Amino acid sequence: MAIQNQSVGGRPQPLAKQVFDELHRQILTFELKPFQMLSEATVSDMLGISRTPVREALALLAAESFVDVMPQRGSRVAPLRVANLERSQFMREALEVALLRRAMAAGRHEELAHGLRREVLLQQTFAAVGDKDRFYESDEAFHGLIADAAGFAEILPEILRVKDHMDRFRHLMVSGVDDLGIVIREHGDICEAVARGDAAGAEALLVAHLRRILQYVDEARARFPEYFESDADARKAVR
Amino acid sequence: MAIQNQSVGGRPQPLAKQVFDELHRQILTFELKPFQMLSEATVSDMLGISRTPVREALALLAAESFVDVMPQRGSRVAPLRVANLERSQFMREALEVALLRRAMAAGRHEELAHGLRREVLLQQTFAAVGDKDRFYESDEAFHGLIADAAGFAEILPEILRVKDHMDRFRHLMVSGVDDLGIVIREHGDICEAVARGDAAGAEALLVAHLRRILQYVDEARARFPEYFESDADARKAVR
DNA sequence: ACTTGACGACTACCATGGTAGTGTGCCATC
DNA sequence: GATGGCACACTACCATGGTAGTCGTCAAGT
Repeated sequence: MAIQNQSVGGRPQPLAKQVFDELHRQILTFELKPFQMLSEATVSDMLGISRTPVREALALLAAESFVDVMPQRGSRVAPLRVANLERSQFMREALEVALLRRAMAAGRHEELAHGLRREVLLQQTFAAVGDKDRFYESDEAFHGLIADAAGFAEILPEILRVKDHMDRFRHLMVSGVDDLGIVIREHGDICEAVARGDAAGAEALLVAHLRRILQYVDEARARFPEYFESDADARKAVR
Repeated sequence: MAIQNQSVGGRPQPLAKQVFDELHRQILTFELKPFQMLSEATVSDMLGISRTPVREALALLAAESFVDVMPQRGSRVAPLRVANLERSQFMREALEVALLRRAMAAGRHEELAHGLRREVLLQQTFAAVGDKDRFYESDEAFHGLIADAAGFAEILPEILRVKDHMDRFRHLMVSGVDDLGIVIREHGDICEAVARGDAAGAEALLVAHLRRILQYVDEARARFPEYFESDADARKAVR
């Protein structure tokens, strides 16, 4: 896993942060599967480091509900919880809609539309060559442009944090949720509404765009029931 | 400080959580002042425990921007940052407005208005007898009722978390921000708008209510400049 | 057959020692 | 008197040992 001696900007990253980032990534991509045990000892053995930074990373992951820490019983990758997804979706929608309104009220919609269109063009290219990673980067940039236009770029990290639970869910459904053609069309429609200064229309399109993921919940539960929390699990997880 | 052997529901609380809660409380109430050093060693000595749970608590506080951890240099109570306050305010407003819209769209505004009125009556009583703690409890309940009516009670903890930075700021200005008469009147106005089904009006009143705190930023900076971050501090805090 | 309870193998939790990195003040040098 | 370098104090960071709590197993007892 190569956890040792990673550095950023010449300065070595603390191990705890490296472990957090790596576990976070693996949980979101299902390299670590829901319910998989993550005891301090096993993780620290895997990574070849001591238990202390692992423990710290697990505590931080637990604070974001990606890990369940069960005192004296063990820690595990948190199962998917529909409630988490709905909360994440609601918060993201509320925040992004508020940003869009503010951006439109600021009255620079041509400028915003210009930037958005540029990003959509990039997305078409990335989709054409099948570069999903860059596509998602551009997707985040698309939404980030709205935050910029609203004059609230500082909020972007918070939105990304909120978005994590949705991203994790998205990784389950490699097709469907990720139909790049649909995403591009939705982005394009939002662009047009923004360009013609149609605040209400843009907002409605954005909401529809963000809510689309919820349509896949039932299918995901049917295809991967073992990844979702059951009532029995909920009982066992209480402290 | 009495950190040992606290328990909840018969089960002893982990020390790390006790430390987190206690430091969190003291930071929000300014018992711990901005820029005050909080090295692992000094805190653990104060509390009579070892450094490990203290370290864990500091890491969690740092994740919420209440503590600045400066590698190899020390940790300190984070100064007040206007950017934090504005972000907190923006997020809270976006979330609560979205909840109110949803609640009003659900079409049970009489029921909601009834609950809100009841809470306002309690607030008048608590204000009359000067019980600020219960007043703030009721204030949180007031906003919680809106979340309930929107069918999204699960979001309440997130809102409270977001609210923390505003609460900390509020503790600076014991009068003014906390003019209970004004708060009660604003709550009452919101009630009335909700009662007559005036969604737009209620929303505008709610926004005004939530934004009022921003009016005190300049005054706070003038009265307590030593609590706010200066440019020099920002430079020193980078990692 | 079913319950009970002791034992052992785990666990998270906490204490403590050691290490490398950073800032500060003293002191020699200019 | 100003300045550069060096030792020291202090820090966050990590490793490791010990402890109490929880679960599963299996034998003894009913």
